[in-house]
Amino acid sequence: MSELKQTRPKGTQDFVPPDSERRRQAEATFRHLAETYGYREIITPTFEHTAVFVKSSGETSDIVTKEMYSFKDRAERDLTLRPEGTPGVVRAVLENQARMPCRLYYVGPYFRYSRPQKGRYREFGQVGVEALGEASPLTDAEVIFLGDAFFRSLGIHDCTTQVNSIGCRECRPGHRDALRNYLLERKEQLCGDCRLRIDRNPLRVFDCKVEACRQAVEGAPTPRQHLCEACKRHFEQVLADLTQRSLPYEVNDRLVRGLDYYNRTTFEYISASLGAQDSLGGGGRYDYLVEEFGGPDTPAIGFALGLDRALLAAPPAAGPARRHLAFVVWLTESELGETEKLAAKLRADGIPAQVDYDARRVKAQFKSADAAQAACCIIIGPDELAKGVYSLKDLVSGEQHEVPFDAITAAVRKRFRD
RNA sequence: GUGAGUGUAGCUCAAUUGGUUAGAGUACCUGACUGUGGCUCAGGAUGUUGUGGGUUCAAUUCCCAUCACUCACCCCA
Repeated sequence: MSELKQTRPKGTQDFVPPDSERRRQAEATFRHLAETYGYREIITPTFEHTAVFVKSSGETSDIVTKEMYSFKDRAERDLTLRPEGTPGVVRAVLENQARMPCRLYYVGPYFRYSRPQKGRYREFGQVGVEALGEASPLTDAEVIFLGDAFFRSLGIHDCTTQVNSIGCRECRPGHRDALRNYLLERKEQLCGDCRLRIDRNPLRVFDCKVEACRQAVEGAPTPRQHLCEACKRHFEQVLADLTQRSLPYEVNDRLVRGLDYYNRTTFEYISASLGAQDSLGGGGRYDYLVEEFGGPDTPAIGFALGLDRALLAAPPAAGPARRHLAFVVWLTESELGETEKLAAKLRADGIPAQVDYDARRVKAQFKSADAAQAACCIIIGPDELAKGVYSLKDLVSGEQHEVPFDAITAAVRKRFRD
C-alpha cells in the first residue's frame, strides 16, 4: 500500500455510505422520539469558553483535567471543543432567556482527548435531552424511559438500565463525611487514585475497578443509606414510576457518575455487547447547575447517549436494499438530449434520477446502475424514440417492458413501492 | 498518559527452519454478449511487504527505532 499523504487525525472517523446513512437514520429516530415527548431541538456551538466546562463539570473531574481539547484563539481567548452537552445547553438557555420549564434535545459531535479504543473516539456523536424547570420524580422516570425507548427502537435488546440516587445539598455532606471517615480507616488498601479521591471526591471511589478498592468499599456507607426524607421519597417515586412503566431496572449503589453537577437521581444504560466501553449513555438530575451559572433556582434533569456505541450495539443493517433511484441509459449521442430531459422530469416529479454521461457503451451504463444500487433502468434508444416509449427494466427481477412517455413517472413509482 | 498485539494487492488473508520471478479468494478491467447489470466461462492488470536503519551471502520472515491501526488500563458517550 503506497503511503497516503493525508490521513484522518487519530480518534476521528469517516462515515461513507452506507454507514453514513445508517447514522443519519439513527439520528432521525432520536429526533422523532424526542419530539414525541415534547422536546425541541437546540443547536449550540461546538466550542465554548473553557470556563463553561470547568465550572460545571468540576475542576477535578477527569474530563476537565486531562481530556479537553482546549486552545487559545488569535485574540488569546481560552476556548474548548465541547466534551459534553449539558453545560453548553444551560449556558445557552440562560443567555437567550428561554422560558422555563423547557424541554430541549440535541444531536451532534463531541470531543475528548483520550486514547481511542473500541467504542471510544476523540470525536464522537452524542444525542441528549435536557428537561429544565421540572422537579417531579415522574419527569426522572419519563426521561429514563425515553433513553431506553431510543435503544429499543434501534433494535438493541441487551441493554440494562441502572439507577441510583446520590442525594442533595441536605444529605450529601453527611454521607460525604461518613464515607470519608470510612475510607480513611482503610486508606492502606486503596489504590493511589482512590487515596487522592478521599479528599477531592470520595464518591468516585465507588467507581474504581481495582479489586482491592472494590473490596474495601464493600461495606462502605452508600449514598442511598444517607438520603434525607425528601430525597428518599423522590427516589422511591422514580422507582415506582419505572415499575409502573414496566421498565426493568437495577439499583446500583456504586453508580455515581463522573461529573460534579449531578444530584439525586443518576442513571446509566449498559450493554453487554460492547467490550470495555460498555456504557451506552447516562445522565441524572442537576438541580443546582442553572443557579451556579447565575440563573434562577431551576431543577433539571437530562441524559446523553452515545451514537457510536448505540450503532455498535445495534444489529447490522438488513441486506442490500435497492435505492429509490432510476438510472437513465442512452444508446447513442443523439439520445443524450432526450436523456437529460427525462432525468429532469423525473427529478421534478420527486424521483431521484442519475445518468452516466461518461460510459459510451450500454453495458458500462448498466454496470454503473448496478453499482449505484439503482432500482431500475430507463433505456432511451432510437427504437424507443420512434415508438414514443421508454424501456423500463427492473434491476431486481430483470423484467423489462415498454412504457409510453407520459406514463413513466407512475411506472417508476410503482417499481419503488414493490 | 500507561501496556500489549498487528501492519503483505482496493478488501480479506497466505508465503515451510531467513533462500532468490511474494501467492490465493474477492473486487476491478477485457472478451464470449458491437441495445442490457447481477449468474457462468476464458483472459488481463495490481504490490517500494507501513517507513527508516541494522544483522546476514541472502530479510515479508530476525533485531532496533518510528508511524499507523487495534485491544486493554484509565475515563466515560
